[in-house]
Amino acid sequence: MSRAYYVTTPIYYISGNPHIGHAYTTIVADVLARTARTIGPTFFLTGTDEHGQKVANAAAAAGKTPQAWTDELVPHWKALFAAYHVEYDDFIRTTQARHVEKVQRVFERLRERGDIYRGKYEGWYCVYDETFWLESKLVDGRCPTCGREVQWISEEDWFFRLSAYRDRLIEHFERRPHWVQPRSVYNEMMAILREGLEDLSISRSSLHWGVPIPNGGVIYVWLDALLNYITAIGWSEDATRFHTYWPAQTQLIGKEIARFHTIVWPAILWALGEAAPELVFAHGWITVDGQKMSKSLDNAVDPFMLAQRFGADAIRYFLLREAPFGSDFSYSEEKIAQRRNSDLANDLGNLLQRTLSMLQRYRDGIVPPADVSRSELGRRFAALHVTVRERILDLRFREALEGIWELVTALNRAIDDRKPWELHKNDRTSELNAVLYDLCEGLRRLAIMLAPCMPERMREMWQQLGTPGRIDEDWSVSLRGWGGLAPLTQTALAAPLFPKMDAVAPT
RNA sequence: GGCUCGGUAGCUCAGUGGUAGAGCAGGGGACUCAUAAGCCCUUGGCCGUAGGUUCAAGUCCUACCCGAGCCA
Repeated sequence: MSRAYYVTTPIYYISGNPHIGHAYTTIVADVLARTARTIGPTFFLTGTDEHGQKVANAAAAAGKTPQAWTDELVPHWKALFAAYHVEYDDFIRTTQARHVEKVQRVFERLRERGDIYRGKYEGWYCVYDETFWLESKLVDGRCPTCGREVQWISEEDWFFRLSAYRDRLIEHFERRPHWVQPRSVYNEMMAILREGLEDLSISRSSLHWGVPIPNGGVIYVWLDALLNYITAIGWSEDATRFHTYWPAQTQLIGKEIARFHTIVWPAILWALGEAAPELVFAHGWITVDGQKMSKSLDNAVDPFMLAQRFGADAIRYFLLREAPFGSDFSYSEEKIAQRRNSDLANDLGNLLQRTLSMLQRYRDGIVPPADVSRSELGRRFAALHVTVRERILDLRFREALEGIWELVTALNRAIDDRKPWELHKNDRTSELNAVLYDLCEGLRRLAIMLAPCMPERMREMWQQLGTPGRIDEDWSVSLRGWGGLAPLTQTALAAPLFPKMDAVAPT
């Protein structure tokens, strides 16, 4: 079996409700996966991170066992992804047996190889961030990142010889300057490597909610969590399957977890004799009107409400079109409404509407035959999908959509230039057929190319166009040459794809 | 304290040492198939500030200001 495209999101730490940032990462992964599936075998993994003291504490506060607590929360996350039309291939939970037993196996392998050793850990620990801190890092005796109280921990733990991998990591970074993106994150990780690495405590002897270690204690939640990327695809169990997918093509993360994913993670993989992922991409944060979302500010937006109000596909489009991938992005409902109206309602939705309306009026809604070899639009746009696909898989979503919009604009312009209403009035049949065909073929291609981004709305568009076959089949078949749309296809004009919305007042 | 990234049109952002760009918003026009949509034309810039290198700097160098972040 040939190598497949493997894309992952972080597994989401179950504490509290999901917000739009979680949806963002997962939507991006979904777009990559849907695009990759038009080429070949693809695997898209997401899931939840369910161990750790924070979860144990939250469960205790609710008077429940941790397992019962997480069992209740997981459906919220699945519902969020469903609401945004995300189609993952697998959803892993770190409490599942398939994960737990392999994490234990990892621990055994590391011990056999001498990559871990027993040592004493003394220091401060932030339960909220599940992170160890040096005394010097604390701010007024509190966690420097979340400002919460830290606990003094003194216990016998297992340590991973992370420091032993420093030279190899530096070499890896130098040889593959694009493996961590964006550049700013790469630079910061390099700075950490140059300063030197300390060994990493990978167990917690005083905690019970986690993957158990034979002689007591549990695996540190971060090691446990990272391993999901390989436990889900059959590491140590099905070598053929595992090597079909690993190393992953693209691992999406938020920038706050870059150190674990680009320094600790490759070292662990090497210790296991496996390869580092091809690309780790750290995207920025979604902020609300420039402010980071947080509970204390009470500005966390309910992502379910957003999907309901603007449409999940419009939110997907908005995020991909407007957010610079890799930088923070300040979003507002005003911007969403504006983008939805101008691009989706005015440009695209109206294009479908006016085309099908003329086709209905002049040709009973039936796609006429035409000589596609003479199509100006065909010459210009028949190979657009090649560029689009390249840009998407290169995570340049904005550029991909801008490229697609050149076709949208060209089709709208073609109507104004060629004036079908005049052609009809003057009985210029072949010219009228030619322009109507061009428009329908152009729309068909738009539906296909935009389907990874807006799967639900494009399926609706596909139906209105009356095209048989699958919208998501191999692009090299469905988009080969201008003229894939069969003449005599019966179209069905229906309600507007993206009804125009009232403007949202600036906040 | 050290380091990284960013600062370009009202907004969101491209920009490879060689004439400052796109989309949206704003202004004007012609049209009627359409969701008052689309199409054409157009206003709008101390490229954060000050120096430097260069025939030539948004781009390279130095310092500083502002914003975000990483590390100690």
